[in-house]
Amino acid sequence: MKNLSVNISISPDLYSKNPESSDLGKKIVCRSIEMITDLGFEAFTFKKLGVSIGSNESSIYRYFESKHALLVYLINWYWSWIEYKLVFANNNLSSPHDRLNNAIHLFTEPVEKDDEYLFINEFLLNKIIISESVKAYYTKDVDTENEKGFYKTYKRVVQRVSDTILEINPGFKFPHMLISTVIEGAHHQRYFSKHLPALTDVEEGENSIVQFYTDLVRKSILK
Amino acid sequence: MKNLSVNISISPDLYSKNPESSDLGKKIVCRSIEMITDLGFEAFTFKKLGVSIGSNESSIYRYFESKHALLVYLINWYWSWIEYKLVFANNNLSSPHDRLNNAIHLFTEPVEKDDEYLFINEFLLNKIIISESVKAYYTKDVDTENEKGFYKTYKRVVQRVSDTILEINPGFKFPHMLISTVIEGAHHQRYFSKHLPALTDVEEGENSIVQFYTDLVRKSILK
DNA sequence: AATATATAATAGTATTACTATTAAATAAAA
DNA sequence: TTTTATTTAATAGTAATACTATTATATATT
Repeated sequence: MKNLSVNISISPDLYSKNPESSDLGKKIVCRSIEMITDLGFEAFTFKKLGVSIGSNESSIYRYFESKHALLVYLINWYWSWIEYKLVFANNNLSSPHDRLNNAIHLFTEPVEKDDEYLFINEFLLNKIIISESVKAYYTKDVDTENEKGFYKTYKRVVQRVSDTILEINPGFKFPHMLISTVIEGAHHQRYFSKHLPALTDVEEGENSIVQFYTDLVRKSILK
Repeated sequence: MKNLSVNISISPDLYSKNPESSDLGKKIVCRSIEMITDLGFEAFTFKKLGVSIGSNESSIYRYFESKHALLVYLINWYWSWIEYKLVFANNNLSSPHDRLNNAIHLFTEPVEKDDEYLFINEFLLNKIIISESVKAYYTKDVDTENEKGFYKTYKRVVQRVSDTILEINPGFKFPHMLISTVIEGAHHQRYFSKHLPALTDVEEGENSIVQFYTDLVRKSILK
């Protein structure tokens, strides 16, 4: 399962120059993932990234117009990857219960280290999604950016799973709300378990987050 | 119900000089709430605040060591206020179901404009909680700040309601997780309904957020 | 070989968050 | 009242940040 990057295609609206089109571009994406996990998004700068990859700050601006744009790119890459895994896992599954279950697991389970893609470390990327992704859409520019399609991959994933919920219970009134609650909630709980344990009930190594949200969804959509 | 500020007391760890101790301090808090709602937390600066209240940037640093510290102060004020309302509403209510229901309403209902406190606009403060509060604890310094008690008011409110859940179902394993999911979730859904409607099912003016989370909690804690 | 184009580096700018130092106002003590 | 102490505020900075205009270099095309 190596170099399947052909499956992940990112809309040209999300970069100035396609980072997959050059070695430098790939280095930018690859190293930025490592640096954002290490430093946090606030302390991460294009200057530091440039030094680290032996390139210049301004060269990075050829690929992304701002560090915010780079974060948005990473988030869309992540959701494309999740969508791919979701479609793959649910291929030929007729039972909507099974398909929903796969989705919940994908949203709530920790991401394992692997080398599916050459220049993207999904394990670290998942950490970024957990700790930094809210910063991408809690901005004053959210409306214009939403119009430009900055959040469409995430929205598409939510839509897919909402459809599955409606297959199970066509009368359920809040499928999108339930799914976005689960996704955002699972990220929060992972973060809380590490940094603000008083806000959660997770013990190290347990899979209570998966258990909690699986249960929550099952009970919520009961007719 | 005017000037009950005697009920809201903020830990001295959360400011350098108590803003309630002087006119300038009150102006700082009052105006910062207005400016953060208008500009967003990123574009808000002490410089701009200074100009707006006819004072100097450096004078504001006497009260708060950074704009981050000011945000943390506001968040703690908000949760003290919520806690006060919670205790007040649940006074002499013996039924844990009723008490839980009051809490869920307090967490999910929109905050109305009123003049309960002289220099704090709770309506705007609630907007800040919805749009900016995640920025306070998604920081690299979260662990040291947590030790300093920066998030204790929020944690105390979650603890209170978790206790109520355990009164209803002592075997329920995830009370903190459920409550923090509801609180964070409700904030997300309010924000989504305005800016990213594809992630929710809320129609303008409806109270579906209250309905959704009330239902969610009820079904979740069933024995 | 000449021209065009893609790519990267230099050297900047305005702004930001924050601070060290000085000045002025106020209160307390002699 | 005068002196001393203390609280409060303003001046004038700093280092760092996010970003850009311009120039240089490499590569490809004619």
